[in-house]
Amino acid sequence: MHLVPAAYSIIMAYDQLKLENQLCFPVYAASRLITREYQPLLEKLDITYPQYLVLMILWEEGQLPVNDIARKLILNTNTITPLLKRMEQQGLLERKRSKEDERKVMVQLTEKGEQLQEQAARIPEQLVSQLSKSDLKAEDLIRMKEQLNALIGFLSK
Amino acid sequence: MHLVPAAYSIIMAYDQLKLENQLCFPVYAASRLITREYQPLLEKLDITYPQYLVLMILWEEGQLPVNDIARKLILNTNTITPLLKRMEQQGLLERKRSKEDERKVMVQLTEKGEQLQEQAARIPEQLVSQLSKSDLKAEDLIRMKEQLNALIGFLSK
DNA sequence: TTATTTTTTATCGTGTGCGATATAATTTTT
DNA sequence: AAAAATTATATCGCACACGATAAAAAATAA
Repeated sequence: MHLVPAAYSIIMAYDQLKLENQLCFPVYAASRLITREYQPLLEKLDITYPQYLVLMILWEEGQLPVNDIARKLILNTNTITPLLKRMEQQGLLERKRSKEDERKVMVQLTEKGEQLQEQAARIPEQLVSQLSKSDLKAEDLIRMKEQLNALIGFLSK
Repeated sequence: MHLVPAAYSIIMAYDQLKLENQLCFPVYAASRLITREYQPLLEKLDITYPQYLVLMILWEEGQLPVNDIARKLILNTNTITPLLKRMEQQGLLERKRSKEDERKVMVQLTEKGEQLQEQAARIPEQLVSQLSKSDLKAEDLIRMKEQLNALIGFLSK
């Protein structure tokens, strides 16, 4: 005898097709809303959110091939390539083929790209201070971050 | 006397510019990975993830104006309009101007759109069964959903 | 050494996502 | 009722995001 009869199971299946019952939609919506929250801050630096992510990596790591940047952001290279080209146009970075391995294109910040770090330094805390106005507690957000990272670890292999 | 001297505060500010210290990147990355996880299941129905979200709303609510769909998905109408047009091209739904208020465009599923619900009914549980292979516990995911919804509530006004 | 496979990047096409703007219909104000 | 403001949708342009594919270089196998 089943604990979950077939008919009940089908009802449950249809019930899960309601938007409110899904985990995935909140992640999707939150992602867009967070990007939107960053935008006025990033606009002052004339960059977008994905470009800001690239900059964060380069500020931390220095010179890096395209592939490594894509892997760190869990993005495909066909997303990164035009993004990096736009950033090169803006004079934020340079792309050069590696001498050691000619398949690799090394990406390196220009002086202008380096200097943006100073202006960007206050962005994270501005976002944190925004969030502190909500009911969400810091420890909840930290736990959420860890769980999301666990989820990412599971889904990205 | 400050508990957090200025110099220390600046160091903290730069430290937060590391990718690993951010909450926002995990949300952004998880969103894309979840969409990627849906894709092979949705491909069989020949729809994308945002289109699936529209269908879920219409399955639940029936006829609805464009604006209400956009609001439920927290998307702008200029994103929804071409999306709905593509779905109309595929014969999943119909768009008709309302007689009562000619500004409104009512969206309604076709027979084909309605029938997709049956095929889609098993999608959520397939994703849940995928996730159950991870270390993440169901109660953690439920708490995460609630916290994300709280975050969305805060950011979407 | 030659052939095969893998790695790395780039190109192309489709589908979002959104700011800025336009247009028509409705509601509110005067 | 006429003017002004608001609402609902659409159009346009730009920037991702990714699957499919191509091309060149490097690593590996035969």
